[in-house]
Amino acid sequence: MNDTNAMPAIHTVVALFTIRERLEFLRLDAERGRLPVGALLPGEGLEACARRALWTATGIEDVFLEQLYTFDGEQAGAQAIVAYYALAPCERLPIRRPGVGWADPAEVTTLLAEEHQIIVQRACERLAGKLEYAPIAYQFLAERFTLGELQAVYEIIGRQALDKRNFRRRMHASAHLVETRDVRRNGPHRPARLYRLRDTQPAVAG
Amino acid sequence: MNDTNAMPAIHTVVALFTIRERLEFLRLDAERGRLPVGALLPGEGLEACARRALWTATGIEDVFLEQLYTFDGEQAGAQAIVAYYALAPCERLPIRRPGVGWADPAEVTTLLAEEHQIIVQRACERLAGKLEYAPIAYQFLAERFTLGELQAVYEIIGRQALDKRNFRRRMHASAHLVETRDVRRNGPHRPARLYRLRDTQPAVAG
DNA sequence: ACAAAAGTGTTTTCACTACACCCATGG
DNA sequence: CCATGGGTGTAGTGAAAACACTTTTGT
Repeated sequence: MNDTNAMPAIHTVVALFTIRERLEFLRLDAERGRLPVGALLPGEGLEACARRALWTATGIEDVFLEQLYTFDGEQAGAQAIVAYYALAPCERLPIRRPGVGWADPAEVTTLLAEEHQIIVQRACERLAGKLEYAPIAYQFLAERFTLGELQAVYEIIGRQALDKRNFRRRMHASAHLVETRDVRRNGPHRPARLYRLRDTQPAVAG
Repeated sequence: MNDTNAMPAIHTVVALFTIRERLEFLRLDAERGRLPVGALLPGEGLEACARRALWTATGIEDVFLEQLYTFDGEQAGAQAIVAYYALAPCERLPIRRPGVGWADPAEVTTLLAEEHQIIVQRACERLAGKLEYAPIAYQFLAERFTLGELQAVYEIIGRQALDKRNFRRRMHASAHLVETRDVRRNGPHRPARLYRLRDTQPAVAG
């Protein structure tokens, strides 16, 4: 795995995000802190490589995954680094491995190797931008969710508080929501109606 | 340049667009029709490789260039294909080479090898999308231009006619325009005021 | 009873649309 | 003088913003 013949490989890197109170990304403790990386195998697709990288590091499967950007690979000893971002609700992420944990994107400069900082930053920007026109917020929620939960996702990714009534009007108008018959009782307050995402294809890569 | 050791290389592909009456892309006659392709050299950056590919095929330099998407490279005999799109005003493109010409994006299916069709299509979509929030239209114009020319670019990329007065209001409000003192006399009608792009960085990759 | 989140309408504001005429020039 | 594209303002409409109270529950 070194100087056989110039730089041999393409790497994929994955920034996995979830929301637990705040937006967090998955970080490996190694060195200064790193994102999961995979080396492309012969015959392997890029996205498959990214999923494998994530699975190898964490055991996580079946997350929403989208290409972010492709970087020069010099400093990492590769020809190119294809970066992805992944989204998943925190309940689906049973991370109980040493050296794997969550971190705050605002602290990438102290928590992450330099080459990987830009990936987390750009992913956050992309997320905030896409929030407006693509149904990515639902990727952070379970199959059924309340409007309060959905609003929290929008507020956290968009980094600003939203008006509850305007938000609900907007969501109902968006035609992504399907109301279910059930409610969730969750504490000392009125139960919340549960919704699910209308089952058209949730997003298109690109 | 063949089977020494599995698939050795990363390729870059460039779809160069310009506007001459219509939106057109640069096409090489070879085979069914191809886009300029470059193989990444050791130590070379991806964007540099894309620029070199374009330069080698056409002699064109110094165009606006932005990454589009990275594809699996199997069918092209590469590990990955990093696609770029480039924009330039047609005056700056002195193409007088055999086997190099312009083509209509609407006819990619007949004019272009299958692997390259998707690149032109996605680039067109990205262009139409970015038009709304990024100052890419100016990349098709000379340094100084008229509002009529600018509107034509918007109409061609956005594929719809626009109201002249609303368009001008919108552009003036956008703060990208700087009015110059000069006008252009161009035919049997009133001369048109010339504008230039306000000199902040024109766009950010991503 | 009270604390805590769920749920609900109306008014205002602002950006976008539609729309028609005069201006300056070259031939 | 006429054909051609350059240039201008106003009224209407629809989407988003601002804003406060009642409902239902667990403790």
